[in-house]
Amino acid sequence: MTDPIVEKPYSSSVGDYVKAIWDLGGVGSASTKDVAAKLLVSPASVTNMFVRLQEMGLVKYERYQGASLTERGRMEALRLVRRHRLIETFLLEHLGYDWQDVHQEAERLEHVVSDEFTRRLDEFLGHPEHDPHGDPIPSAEGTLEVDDSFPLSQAVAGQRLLISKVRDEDAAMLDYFGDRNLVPGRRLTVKEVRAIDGVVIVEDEEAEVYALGDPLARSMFVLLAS
Amino acid sequence: MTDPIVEKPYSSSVGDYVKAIWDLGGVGSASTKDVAAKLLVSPASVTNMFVRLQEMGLVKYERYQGASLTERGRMEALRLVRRHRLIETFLLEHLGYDWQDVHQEAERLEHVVSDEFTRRLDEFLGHPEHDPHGDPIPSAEGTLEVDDSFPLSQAVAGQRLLISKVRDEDAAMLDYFGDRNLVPGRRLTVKEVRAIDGVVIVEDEEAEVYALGDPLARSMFVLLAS
DNA sequence: CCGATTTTTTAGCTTTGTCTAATTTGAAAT
DNA sequence: ATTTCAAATTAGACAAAGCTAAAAAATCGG
Repeated sequence: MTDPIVEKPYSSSVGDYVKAIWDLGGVGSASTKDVAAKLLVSPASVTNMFVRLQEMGLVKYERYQGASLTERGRMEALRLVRRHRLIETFLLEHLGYDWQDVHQEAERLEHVVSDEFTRRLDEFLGHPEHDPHGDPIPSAEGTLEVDDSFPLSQAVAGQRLLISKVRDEDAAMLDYFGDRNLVPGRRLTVKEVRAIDGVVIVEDEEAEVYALGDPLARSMFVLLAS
Repeated sequence: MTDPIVEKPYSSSVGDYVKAIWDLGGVGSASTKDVAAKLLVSPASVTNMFVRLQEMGLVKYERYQGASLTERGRMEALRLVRRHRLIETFLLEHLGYDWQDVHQEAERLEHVVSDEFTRRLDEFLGHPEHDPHGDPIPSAEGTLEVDDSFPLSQAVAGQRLLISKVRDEDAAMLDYFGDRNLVPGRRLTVKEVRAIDGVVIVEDEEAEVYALGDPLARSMFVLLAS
């Protein structure tokens, strides 16, 4: 009888790196610098962790070439993203959290909840497919809806759009959108995209008009409405 | 303008020690050995941590004399206990967890949830005063209901009792009680307390009779019913 | 193609929290 | 008053994760 091998969970640091690489890398690989900036650690720490993540089989890493997720790494990232988005949904819909506080709390919780907890929370929430920011929630099996939304900053005057999601990292922006009910699911019409300063002028379903500066327009993602 | 001092939260290890000392120590102090046994670490690690906890102002410690909580330590312990019991309540009442799985999950979550989360969860649950095991939930201010319950093993034949709580550490026992609906709030009558083997025979509200061996009788706490 | 700049890595150190092995202390029993 | 034994402490090591400073590699502009 060999020892029962208890699958030791990854530390929250490891999880943070994997998620950052997933976020940045997409298909390709993430650079030391970008990961360092995202996690607010020194580049040296990132190099150090890249080596260890490779030993764990979570990334493929070559000196000076950045790191890209292996299949196992990708699954781990999606597991965390799934937890994160389910937790955010719970905090917003059931605990009455403000948009701005949700991300931070979920960021800590996602590292300690079990798969069992995640499964039950998913059920409690009624198997949502998107979180309140509009981001798709990966399935337990690690599949993720394809997403052909684009930032509002790339829209063209005259287009009719559906808000698909809003970036969830800047609290002030989330607040701005939330206060004006510019949330996923709402429809917009593009009145003007001003090349000179990047301001996008849109009209909502109640004929309310908003002029969104470039930073805001980059934070809102939209789909073409038929 | 001095740096804004961000109150750094205690690590989960520190929290575990403080809670263990609270659990064991009661009023007095907890020994190195007992804390080591409870946390499944070596006695050397405990000595080491006792010194550090003292430097943090959480315990009073003297060589060979064990550690006792300071006022700050006691508050920290109660903060964790409050979180733990609220989380257990949520897991059982809303996520459909089994009695046996609840403790472990809460043990991990209690270290990462914020005060904000705790406040909102308390509200979501309707400000419960006891968790589903019957243990009182400390207030946000750190006050804890006095408790004059005693283990069923100390009952006397003929007494009419109210189940007050059941120890939440042994999953099999929790299961046994749960399956038979021997849960906090139910009433029992003591038919017999057998000195020879410590078996306690009780009858419940439906006239169902149970013979509980000493280990079970020590795990169930009761109050005298008027 | 070459120097300047940016990015990455290396080297070495720090803190937390753990361990084992060896030693010391306190307490209990003769 | 010793002896003995359990409990506690010390000493020294290790892994995880971070840091700074210095060196090396890659990239970019002319």
